[in-house]
Amino acid sequence: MITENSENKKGTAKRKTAFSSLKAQEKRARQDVIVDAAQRVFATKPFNKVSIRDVAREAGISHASIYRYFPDQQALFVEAFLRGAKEIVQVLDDIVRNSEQGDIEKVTEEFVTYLIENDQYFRMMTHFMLDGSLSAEMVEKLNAMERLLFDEFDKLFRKMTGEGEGEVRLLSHAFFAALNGVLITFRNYPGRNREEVIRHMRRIAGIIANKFKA
Amino acid sequence: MITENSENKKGTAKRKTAFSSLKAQEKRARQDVIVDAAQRVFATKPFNKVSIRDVAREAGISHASIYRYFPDQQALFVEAFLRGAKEIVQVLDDIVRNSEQGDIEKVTEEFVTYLIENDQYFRMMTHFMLDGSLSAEMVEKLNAMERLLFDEFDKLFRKMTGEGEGEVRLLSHAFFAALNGVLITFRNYPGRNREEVIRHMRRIAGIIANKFKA
DNA sequence: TGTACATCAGTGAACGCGCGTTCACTGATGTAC
DNA sequence: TGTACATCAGTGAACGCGCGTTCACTGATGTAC
Repeated sequence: MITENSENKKGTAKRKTAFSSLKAQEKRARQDVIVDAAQRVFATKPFNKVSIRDVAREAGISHASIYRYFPDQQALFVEAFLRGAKEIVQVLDDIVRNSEQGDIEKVTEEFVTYLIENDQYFRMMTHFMLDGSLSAEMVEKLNAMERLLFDEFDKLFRKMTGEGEGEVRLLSHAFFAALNGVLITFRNYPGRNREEVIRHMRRIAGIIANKFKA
Repeated sequence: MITENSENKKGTAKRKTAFSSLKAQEKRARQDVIVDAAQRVFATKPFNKVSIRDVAREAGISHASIYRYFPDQQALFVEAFLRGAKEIVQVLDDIVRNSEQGDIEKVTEEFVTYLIENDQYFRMMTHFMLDGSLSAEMVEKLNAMERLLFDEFDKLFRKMTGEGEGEVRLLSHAFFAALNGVLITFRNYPGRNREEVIRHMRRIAGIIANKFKA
């Protein structure tokens, strides 16, 4: 609904502004629909095999329509990645904040479970980590997200040890990298069904968490 | 050179056999040249962006010629991967065999250094680990190689602890996965040159190795 | 020895495909008067 | 109120590209006689 401004002198112009702002809002809402569709597609196939046509099909629109909302493919994919990244950081932040002091094994289990169950975010992250042909801008965005993740692990390790910051940072690097490795290494574990793979990943991650307790 | 068999009765036929065997040898040698070229290309760009035409250009032949030696692209790529995998396992075996008893930090440093300096092998491995659309046959080949790598880490941990096999195997899983994660996570570390990235990876891997000493 | 033939590595051109992106058009909605 | 016009989301068709793969041909080498 259009809410009119009572102080309005140039009524038409003001209404126009409210109107355009509503239209801009609708546009953003439609962008969201497209990014949502993209996330769903990313959950089903490797990042580099997802096409504009795939996303359009999932969103139920023509592939040409995507270009009404995003200038090119990279802009859409970066948007999807950033949204996923924000969610990962937010989830980890909640987990760490709610954790018992120093219960790294609990934090690890919850974080690993989240990344397994929200596979598309992890796929995106590893895709960007491995892609050597990223623009400097993308590398910086990726790194900014990593720094936020490291910050969360810093919080956890400080809760645990109270050690100096430098040492904690390196621990965060090592621990996050190790968890990453578990999720990548056992992803295609053959001869095991999904539940068994998940159980194995959790178990191995738990072993690593235990090592980092000392 | 053709070495004639003195017991030869049907001289022509025998010579023919020697001749075909030489030709088969040449064919294999040419296959090797192509796989070598492929390895070099894999060292320069992500696995999934390498084309038959890239390999042909690197080998100095027409892209159509590849098909005289390999039935299709997958056969060539799998061949390249298996060769790289064998080399990784062999190198790790040498390192573990020559290591002081239980010097996990030394083993880690040498192994990580090798994987950084022979980047293409690591790229191939992670590509196959992340690719969800592998044939069952390829998944099994990948897993067979992983098992050989785990075997090497088993040897190392047994040297260190003398513990029972089950426990050692899980340690191998955890440790290998963690090293993998380090190599992936810091690959595109921004604002740092190659030497700094390598130093950082070695340092983080060292921290993890240290955690696994206890 | 020379000559006709077989083999086969190597190739440039072409095929069919899926991709990212652009274009010209339609049709719905709102505006001006 | 009706009518001419503007805006713009949405679209199917098309473009140009690189890809894996195939095809028809060439030319070098060896064989048969």
